[in-house]
Amino acid sequence: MGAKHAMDPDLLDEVGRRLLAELQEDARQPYAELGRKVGLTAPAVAERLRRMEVAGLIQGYRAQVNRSAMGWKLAAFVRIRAFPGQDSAIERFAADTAEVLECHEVTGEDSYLLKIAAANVQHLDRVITALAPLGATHSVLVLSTKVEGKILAPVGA
Amino acid sequence: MGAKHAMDPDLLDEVGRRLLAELQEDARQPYAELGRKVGLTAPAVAERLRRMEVAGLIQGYRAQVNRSAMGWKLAAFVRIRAFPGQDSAIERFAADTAEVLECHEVTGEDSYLLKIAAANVQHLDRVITALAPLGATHSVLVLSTKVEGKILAPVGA
DNA sequence: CTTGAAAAACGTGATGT
DNA sequence: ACATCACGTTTTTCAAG
Repeated sequence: MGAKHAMDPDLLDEVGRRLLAELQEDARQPYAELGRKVGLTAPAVAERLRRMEVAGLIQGYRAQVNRSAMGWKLAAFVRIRAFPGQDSAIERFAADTAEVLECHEVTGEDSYLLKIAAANVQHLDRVITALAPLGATHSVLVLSTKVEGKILAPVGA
Repeated sequence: MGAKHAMDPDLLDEVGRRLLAELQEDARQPYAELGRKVGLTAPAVAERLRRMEVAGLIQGYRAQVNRSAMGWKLAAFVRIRAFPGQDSAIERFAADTAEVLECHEVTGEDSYLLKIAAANVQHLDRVITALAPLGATHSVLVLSTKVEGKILAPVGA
């Protein structure tokens, strides 16, 4: 429980932080180019990344896909106040439903906050309707996204 | 305006969809292995990916970094009802502040919904306090994240 | 548009500092 | 913990189907 991974602080020195920033911008750069940017050779970069992966600092390398181009034209946030005993049903729904992009348990009057994608308004309505039996929902549609996928810097950098 | 990219529908056939799914799970797989999974040779895979990139379907390849391991122990959602004339100030704040991970313009009484990361409660309080002059805020803390980074399937797949 | 083969570039392991 | 070198693999390019 708690601290799962050995937290080697040396991994987050100046070199480590610049590597993480570079990898968030482009995860497919050759090790040699990463090394050129941070002042290491390619094998040294590879070993640092390997250590960052086992430490759980790097969780994976993912392609970023354009939601709109794939047909998910709408995004929405739904907060839901679970009806008694429906919490686990909501979590299962979130895990099993392709339209649910994120599900967070939150403080306050609502139990969960869900980020949802849909092809159109009818589609979105279907998802929200499916949620209705599980709790009281409040939905807002995303009109435009101003910031998303920002590069994560180490705290206090 | 609107449709920026030539939307070649052939890119989202069965093979294209499986490639996108694979790349979302691991963006650093060799082309040959991707090809083995979808039934293409390595150069054919490379060519399809190149087309998907210029079509804007693939926006980039990003390392997924563990926020908690980097010191961002807390996450929160803040919805804010902008004071008159403060909308652009909020958007600038969101763009320039490292703690703001996402910023969406939304429907309803609130103007924006922000996803925020912080090292601790004091840190979070500083960010929310900085937002206070720009609008009326409602904040909820994330207690646990049940779903995040789900693989995006094509609509109706 | 896809395939197959060649050349160039890359990743990985061993060795030494 | 990093640099250097060597080897196997991968990416890339190009000619051809």
